[in-house]
Amino acid sequence: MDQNGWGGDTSDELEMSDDGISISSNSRVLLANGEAALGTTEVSSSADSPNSSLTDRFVGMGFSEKLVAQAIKENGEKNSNLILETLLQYSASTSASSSNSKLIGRFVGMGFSEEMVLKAVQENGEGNTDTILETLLTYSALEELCPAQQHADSCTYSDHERTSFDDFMDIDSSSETEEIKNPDFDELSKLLYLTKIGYLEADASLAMERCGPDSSIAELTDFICAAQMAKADEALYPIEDVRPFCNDFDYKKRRNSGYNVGKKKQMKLEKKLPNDVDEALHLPNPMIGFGIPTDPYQITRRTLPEAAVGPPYFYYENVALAPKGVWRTMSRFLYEVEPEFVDSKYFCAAARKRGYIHNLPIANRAPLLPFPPRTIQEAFPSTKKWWPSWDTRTKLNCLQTCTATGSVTDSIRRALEPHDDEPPLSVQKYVFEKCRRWNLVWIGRNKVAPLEPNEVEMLLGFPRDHTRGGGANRKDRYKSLGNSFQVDTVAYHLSVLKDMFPSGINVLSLFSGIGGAEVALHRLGVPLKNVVSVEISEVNRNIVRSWWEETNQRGTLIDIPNVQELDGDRLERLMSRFGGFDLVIGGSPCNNLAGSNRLHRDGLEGKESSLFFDYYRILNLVREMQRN
DNA sequence: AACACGATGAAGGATTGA
DNA sequence: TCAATCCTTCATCGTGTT
Repeated sequence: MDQNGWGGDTSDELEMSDDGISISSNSRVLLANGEAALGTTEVSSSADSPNSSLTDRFVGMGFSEKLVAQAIKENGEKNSNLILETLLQYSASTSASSSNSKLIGRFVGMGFSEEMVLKAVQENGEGNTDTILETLLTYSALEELCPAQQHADSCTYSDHERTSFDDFMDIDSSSETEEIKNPDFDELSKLLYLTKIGYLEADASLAMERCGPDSSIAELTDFICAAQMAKADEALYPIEDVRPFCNDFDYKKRRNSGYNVGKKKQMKLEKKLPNDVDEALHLPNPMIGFGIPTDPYQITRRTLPEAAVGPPYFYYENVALAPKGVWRTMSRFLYEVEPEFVDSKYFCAAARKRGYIHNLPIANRAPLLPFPPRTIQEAFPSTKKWWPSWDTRTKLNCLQTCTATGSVTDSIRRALEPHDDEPPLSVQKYVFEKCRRWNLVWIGRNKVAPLEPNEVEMLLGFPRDHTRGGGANRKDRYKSLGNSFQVDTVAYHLSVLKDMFPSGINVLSLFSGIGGAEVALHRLGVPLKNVVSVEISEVNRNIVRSWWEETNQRGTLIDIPNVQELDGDRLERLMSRFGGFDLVIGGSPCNNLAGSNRLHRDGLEGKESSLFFDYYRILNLVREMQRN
C-alpha cells in the first residue's frame, strides 16, 4: 500500500481481533491529536518542498509526501500536470513488479469504481497510468460517482464498500466482512478504517463531520471521493484550462492583462502548455440562459449527458459570478450538465445573476402571470417624482443580505443639499455610485433610502409580508431574502413540471431558505403532495411553515434542520413513505463564492459553500435508491 | 443595529503593433 | 485592418467588531 503512495502506515494503530476491530491506546492518542499530528507532518514536509499547498493537493490525491516532493523537485512548481504525470510514472514503476491489483486499488481508492478502472486499464494498458487517469476523469469519473442507468447494477455504494473492503482484507485476511458492516462500528473505528484504506485522516474526519455520526462507511467514502474529485479537478483543469460550455455563445478569446496581477498570476499566465487550449468558462451575454419569456430567442432542445437523465429531476442554483473554476467543478459533479446562467433582471426590476444546473425539459416553458414590474419606476411609481434625471438606473442591482445604513443615505443628503438645482458632476458621480452600490431609491428631495423588506419580497416574487413576523426581525428578513430565489425566474424553469405532475409532486427541497421553490411551484399551480424541506435556520423554517398553513396546503411538509442529518437511512424511510421524490431542488450557500465576501471568498472548499457536496451527496443517494 | 472593511473577475473601450 | 494588449468601469445571495 505504501509503495503505491497511500500515506503513512497506520497498521500499528489498528489491530484486528476476533471481535472485529480493537484500537490500541496509541492510536487513541494519535486520533485525539489528529489535527496537531497532521500539522506537524505538514510543517516538516513544507520544509522540504517550497510549496506546501501544492504538496497537499497531491498528497490529498493519495500520493506519498516523499514522492510528491521528488516530483515537484523534478518538474518545478509551475506545472501541476507534469507533476501529476511524474507521480503516476513513479507509482507505475513501483507497482509494476506486483500484479496490477495495486494499480487498480489505487484508482479505486481515488474514488473510481473497480469496474471503471478495469475498463480503463484494459483500454490504456497497465503502464499508461496517466492516460488511465485521464480516461477515468474525463469520461467515467462522474458516472462512477453517480451511476448511470447502465451501471446501476454494479456501481453502487455497496460496490464502494466492497472494493474498499478488498483493500482492507489485504491488511488482515482474518477479519470478517460482517464485523466491519456492524452498525455499531463506532466513530473511532470508522476513522481508523478510513485511514487504513488510504484516506487522509483530515479527509476522513471532515467526512464524518459532514455526514454525521450515523453515516455508513459507504456514505463516508462517497463523500471523500467527492472531495478528492474536486481536488483532482483542480490539478487537471487549471484555471485557464477550462473547457467552454456550449451556451457560451458570446465566447471571446481573452487573456488577462498583466498590469495589476501579482506574481502568482503571472506565473500562471506563463504556464502555457503546447497545444494549450486557452479556453475559459464565460458567462453568456445577454445572460438569458435557454431563453426568457419576453425575448424571441429561445433554445428549446438540448442533449443532456446520459448520466443526468432522471428521475428525479434536479435543480441546483448558485451565484453566477463565482470564483473561476467553481462552476466547472459543480457541473462535473452534477453529471456534466451545463449550467444555465440567467439574470433575473429579465424577470423583475432587480438583477440577480445566477447559474442553474438542472435536468428539466426546456421546451414549452411558461412564465408566471401577471408579469412583475420590470423597471424600478414601474415597481416604485412613487419614487418617480424624486428621481433625478442624472440617475439613469432602470434596474436595481442584486438584492443582497446587507443594506445601507443611515450614514450612507445621510452623506448623500448632505452632498446634495447645498445645490438648489443640478449638483456638480462630481457630486452626481458620488451619489450615483452610492445609489448603485446600496440599491437606494429616491423617496424625497435629496432623500434616498434602502428598500423595505416588503419591497424586496415583491421584487423577488414572494407574497407581501412573507418573511414578516414569526420571530424574524428586520435584519433577518433582509438576510433571508438576500439569500433567496427570484421566484419568477425559477418558476419559469419549473413550469414544465405542471403538465407532468397534475396530481401533485413530491419535493426534496435542500437549503430551502424562505421556500422559494415551494412558492414557485405553488404559484405555478403544481400541487405539493409531500415536501421535505431542509433548512438550518429556525426563523426560515417558521416562515415556510406559516406560509404552508396560510396557503392551505393539503400535502405534508416535513422539516429537517440540517442537511448533514439526512443520511441514507433517513432518506430511505422518507422515500418508502412517499414513494420517492420527483424533484430535488436547492441552492447551497454562496458565502464563500460571492464577490461581496472580502474575507472568506474561499470557493467550493469554503466552510459554507462546501455544502454543495451535500447537495450532490443527497441527490446521488436519491437517484440510486430510486433506481433500485 | 451600525459601521468599516477590498478582492475578483467580467466587460468593453482605447491603444499598440504586425 | 485586425488582433492582442492595456486600462477603466462595474457588480457582487458578506464578515467581523463594536
